Amino acid sequence: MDSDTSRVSSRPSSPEGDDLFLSAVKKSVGFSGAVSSTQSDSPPELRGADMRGISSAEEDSMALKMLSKKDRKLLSENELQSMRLKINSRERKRMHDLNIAMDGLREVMPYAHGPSVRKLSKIATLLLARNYILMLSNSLEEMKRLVSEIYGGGSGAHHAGFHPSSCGTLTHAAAAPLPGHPAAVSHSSHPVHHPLLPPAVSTAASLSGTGLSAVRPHHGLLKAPSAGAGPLGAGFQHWGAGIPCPCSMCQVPPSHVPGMSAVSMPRLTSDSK
DNA sequence: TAGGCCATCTGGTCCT
DNA sequence: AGGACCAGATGGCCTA
Repeated sequence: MDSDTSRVSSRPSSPEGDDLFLSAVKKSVGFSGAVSSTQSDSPPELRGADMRGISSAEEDSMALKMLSKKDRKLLSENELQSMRLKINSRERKRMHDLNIAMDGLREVMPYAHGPSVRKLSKIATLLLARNYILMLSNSLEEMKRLVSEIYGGGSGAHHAGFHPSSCGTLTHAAAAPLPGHPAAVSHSSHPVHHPLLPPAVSTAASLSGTGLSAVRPHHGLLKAPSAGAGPLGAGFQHWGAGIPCPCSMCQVPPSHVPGMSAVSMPRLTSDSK
């Protein structure tokens, strides 16, 4: 479920109940643990301000400001508290659902899974998913193009060696690489590369300039990088054994699709705290 | 120990 | 009015 809990065992995977209970206990008993000690006895609305180093006198005035006269009349402290708990609970649930969706996304990513492999971070998951989609789109386009070349126009040449499911016969084994295909440029040796990050993106040069270098799986995304075959682990050695290579992965994204850059993902560059 | 990643709380905004 | 969504702040855990 919440895979984060596998890494951080102290965090309950479903804190709905426990955390609510703990929160209530903290408030009623006066919890003075890791959380700011004043949080326990301050109205929920004050905690944010308190955490930012505002005095108790200012807290009071701020609390009065924050609540309209109507609110102050209608809502008792307990009601405000329970409302806060309710809102917090909803927010937790929302974030948990988001994490579940993120885990679902990780599951379908062609990335090395397993206990010895560190889980992809959220940002890495999103970036890889994006490039995975681009790669699949490219594959589809290439497949369409090849099919049209073979069965459509041209000299009607019979392509006896065409096996749609086989990448090798499709392009790699071709005597002359298709124009524009990476094989025509530098694909002969088939270097281990990131199947999800287009070459233009996966290069250190293009990433480091955008502040995305930390996203590259090279950067310690694996618990045991040396254990895998290549910098990306076993799952990334050219799609692993037995998995045909969809050649389009070697291609750069279509020109109309903006590459990973500070422009396409502006917030990523400012992610660092 | 610093930095990365994350969960949680919180207040604000928008939508139904 | 209530809920969803978002972003900032904070603190905990983990790793290099």
